[in-house]
Amino acid sequence: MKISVKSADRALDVFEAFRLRQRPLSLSEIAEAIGAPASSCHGLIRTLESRGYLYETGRRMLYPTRRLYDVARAILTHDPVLERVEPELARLRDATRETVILGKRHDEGVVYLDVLEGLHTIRYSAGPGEVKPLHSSAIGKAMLGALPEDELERLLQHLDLPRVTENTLTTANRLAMDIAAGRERGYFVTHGENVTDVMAVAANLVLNDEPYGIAVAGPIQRMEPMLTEHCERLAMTRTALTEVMSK
Amino acid sequence: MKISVKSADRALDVFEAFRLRQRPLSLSEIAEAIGAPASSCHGLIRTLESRGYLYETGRRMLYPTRRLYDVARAILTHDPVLERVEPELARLRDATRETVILGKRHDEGVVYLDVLEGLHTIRYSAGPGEVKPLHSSAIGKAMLGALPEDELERLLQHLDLPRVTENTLTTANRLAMDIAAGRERGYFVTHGENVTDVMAVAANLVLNDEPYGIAVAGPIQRMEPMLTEHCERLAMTRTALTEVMSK
DNA sequence: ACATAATATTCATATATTAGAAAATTTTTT
DNA sequence: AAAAAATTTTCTAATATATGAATATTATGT
Repeated sequence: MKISVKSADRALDVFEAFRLRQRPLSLSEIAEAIGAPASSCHGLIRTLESRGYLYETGRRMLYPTRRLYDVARAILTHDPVLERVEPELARLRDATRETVILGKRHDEGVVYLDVLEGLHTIRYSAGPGEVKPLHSSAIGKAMLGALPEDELERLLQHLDLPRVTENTLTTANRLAMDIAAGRERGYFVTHGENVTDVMAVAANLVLNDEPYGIAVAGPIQRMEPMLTEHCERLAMTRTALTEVMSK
Repeated sequence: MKISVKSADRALDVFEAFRLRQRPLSLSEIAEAIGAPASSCHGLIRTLESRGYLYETGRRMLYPTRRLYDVARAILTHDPVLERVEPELARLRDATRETVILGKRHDEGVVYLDVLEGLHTIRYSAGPGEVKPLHSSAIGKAMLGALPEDELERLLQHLDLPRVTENTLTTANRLAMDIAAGRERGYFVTHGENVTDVMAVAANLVLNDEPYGIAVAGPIQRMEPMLTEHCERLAMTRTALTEVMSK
């Protein structure tokens, strides 16, 4: 299963390379960064350059222009979901002081659509666009829990359950029971199953007839004693969001 | 001369399509927007989706995630030139109330690196990444004026001088004289030569040993009476920038 | 200023992607 | 509820891109 258009992938790789290095790069540095031969990188970069996405900051040094930012910002401000949801998520983040995440199922994973990082120095940190496993992340479980029983069963039959940490639930049975328990109490938990020391609670909700998940995530030792409070807050946010989006 | 990697180009086209439409699009709508067959668009979109750059907002409706924005913002805030230059440009914009542009030569054109739009309702409007002709834009002339005499001559010999508007200078001779005049007085002007009714004044400057151009642009009728003032401001900005960047 | 090293560019060909046609799916209409 | 329309997905021949080797250019060290 190899769905990927190489050049498209690489174009994104180029920009991600600049995000990481945070400085102008030469052709060979870019080639190295995206793991492509210099000759291949050459054509790609000329394409980006001639479209005004890259410019030369110095002798053979390249850096992205503001263009990508402008495009991205215009797109962001018209996101049909985020613009209305984000203020509520910010409230949840401020109340819990932990990282708050909006996610959505995509195939056999969860895509983070928005991440509002917590207010502590030690916090769960992630970025939008990151993909997490269905079976070991809190939002993943929430998405599974939102499925009709038959669909869930069918999915669990063929879903890979790779061990991610010591705590990962790696059998369909244990996962099924965990999800059942989650449905019962209305929220889903990962207890160091995806990242050691990270605990997260998630709930599912429906926005524009589409299923989403929201989560509060942080270090276990800080999350555990606050579990009840955080879950209450999570429930409040869900209510508020359902309210907001129905208008 | 066809330097372009199609898929890379199209990946950018996809994001630009979303900027334009400002709403979720279906596969066929995207295909239509970027001018590609649906089948080709399919693979491309799956690539973007599986990398977390697109998500489904509803039944077969796609929209970019926040990821592109995050990448672009991180890149922007580390631009070696912009972060120091932009405050000065903002000052120039506020003083002239007209659109202020930072540009740089690339091949036989000028790339806009930053555009701070003027404060009037009627104003010169453009975006970063846009490419303008060397011979008919103010910054283009400024870049030409910064070249050593022999290089300029060589370039003028084979440079195309297409007519863009009624006022465009289309002979190497007239252009050469115009540039000579610009060098003399220290600033370069386009008088409706690239966009009818738009006048711009530009100066060149050196940042990190690289040539750049800055311009003030607006409607002729508003620019013309203010020419001297704007040029003075432009000169002040250049001095300030040279100052800022040398630190 | 010369030689050496590093980097960028071009080129021919092996390889991967594109695009059209057809099938499968979903949505709309009757 | 059935048929028609629209849309998405799959498939493969035709085509465009990626690659390594060779070349050209620029930078570095002596």
